[in-house]
Amino acid sequence: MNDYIKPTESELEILQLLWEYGPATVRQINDALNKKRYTGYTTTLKLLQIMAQKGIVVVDKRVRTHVYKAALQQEETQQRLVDQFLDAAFGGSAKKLVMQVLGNKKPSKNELDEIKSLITKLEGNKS
Amino acid sequence: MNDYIKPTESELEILQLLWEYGPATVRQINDALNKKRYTGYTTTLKLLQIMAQKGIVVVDKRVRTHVYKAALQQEETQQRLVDQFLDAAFGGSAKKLVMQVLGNKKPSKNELDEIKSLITKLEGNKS
DNA sequence: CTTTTGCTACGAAAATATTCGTAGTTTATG
DNA sequence: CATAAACTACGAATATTTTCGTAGCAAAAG
Repeated sequence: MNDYIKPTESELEILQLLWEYGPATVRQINDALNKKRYTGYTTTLKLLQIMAQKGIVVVDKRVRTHVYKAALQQEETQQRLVDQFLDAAFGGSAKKLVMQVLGNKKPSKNELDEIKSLITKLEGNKS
Repeated sequence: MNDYIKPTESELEILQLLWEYGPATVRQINDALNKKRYTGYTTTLKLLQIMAQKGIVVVDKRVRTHVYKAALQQEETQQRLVDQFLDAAFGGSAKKLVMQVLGNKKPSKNELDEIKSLITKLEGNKS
């Protein structure tokens, strides 16, 4: 029923910036992108225009220097992406993914504790 | 230095089948793919040929009906994919990814326990 | 032996995603 | 006012990925 929008990699890169820093102009986004690797200004502009058309971002045109902001919810979008990724790379096994990430990314003790207490809470609804 | 091979989505789909079921012929792979959605036989064949060229699979041509097998290690490949995905979708935060997955995929109690004990073990090396 | 079936090779079309140049405006600068 | 700087719009070139048709063999069936 719901036909989901799947951002491409480049689109996701921009989306993350918007989630993290809030609404921004093309210039700001392009500058941020350029910290990683060069991207032409008009390339970024075009991408944003396409994203606006797809409904991934909304654009405020009241001022000449347009301001773009994310139109997709961060959590919800990440959830969908994880689901897809889980299928694509781990055959759907959440456990494998989690253990792989924990084993290799070595989160801090605090983070591990947070995760552990989430698990305990989840188990509460099961025993 | 190491220039990694990044399988495309379709390639990954095939790779997973090979990891799960071991070496297989084009016919077998194509049949498996078709359980999800239709894919032409020659499409699958071509994909495998490309994958072989990229070094993602190796092909045994000694018999007329060629047999393909994964050339990439599952764990190692998944590790790289997770790293990339983490950056692309979660700004690199392993904790967020893990909590998101646990919260929404609801692993079984057994799985949760396994994860918890992994965490405990990891914390052992930190306190 | 002849026909049918199944398989590989491979070019190329189609679909998708990314990049960029150019034109036309508006705004700032001197 | 004239020129330069900063933007947007947008077509179109590139690059990448996916799909498929056709040709040519080999082997199985009749």
